[in-house]
Amino acid sequence: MKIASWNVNSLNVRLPHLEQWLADFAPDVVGIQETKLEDHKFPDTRLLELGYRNVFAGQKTYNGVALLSRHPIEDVQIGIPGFEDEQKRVIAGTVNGVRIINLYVVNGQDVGTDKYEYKLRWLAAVHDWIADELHKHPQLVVLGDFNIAPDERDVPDPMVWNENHILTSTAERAGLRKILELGLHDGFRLHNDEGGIFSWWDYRAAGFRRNLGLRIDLTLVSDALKPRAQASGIDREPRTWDRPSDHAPAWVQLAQG
DNA sequence: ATGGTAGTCTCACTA
Repeated sequence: MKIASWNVNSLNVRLPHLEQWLADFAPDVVGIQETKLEDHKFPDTRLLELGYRNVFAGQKTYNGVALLSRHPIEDVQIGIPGFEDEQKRVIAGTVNGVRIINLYVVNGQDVGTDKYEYKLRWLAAVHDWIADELHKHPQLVVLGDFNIAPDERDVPDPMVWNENHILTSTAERAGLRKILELGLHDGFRLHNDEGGIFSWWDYRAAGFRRNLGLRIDLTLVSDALKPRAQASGIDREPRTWDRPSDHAPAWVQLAQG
């Protein structure tokens, strides 16, 4: 089962790319972030025509998440239970017995801002919820745009992307580490050791051409699923297309359970 | 330290 995460940065603009990529890559499940679409504008019938069941939680202009699947999606959850949040950043469902949590983690703007404080509170809340989910569903994948680069291999220059910088700060990485310590593994790092493999490149300053990016889109697999994780990677191809998203899809493949 | 680009019921905000 191929499971992927892709921040499309407006599904309205990127639907042709998504359609092309679904045809090329044939994922079983995709977690989408930054749809930027209200629910009544979500292209649900078009995606069904392409063979993808879908569930979604959106809003105007910002945020918005969805799950697409070739197989039935059960027990759908929108948002973090008990955490009041107007921003649509979380959707979860169960596919073929695997619980899949799709996250659009808060960006945080800059260290020390209100948005940064919101990011840290949000990470603490999602941590506590994932702990509960892991007890109910040992076979768990947590994927999404984490807006955190796990370590120095995941940035072009650790002197710039340091412990005081947004997306790499000590508190953000500690928040991610606490989530991993619940019993999750960075799927990409199960099969790839090298640095300089990124999933996001800033539109500005020719980031993609110069490979000045970050690896912030992650697919985490639980202890119970780790033996089934047989391959993983980042598909740079859609980032080369005309008018691309600034993110590329990150994926992990599970052997039949 | 700044600025660069892209998306959105924009002339500002988020990323």
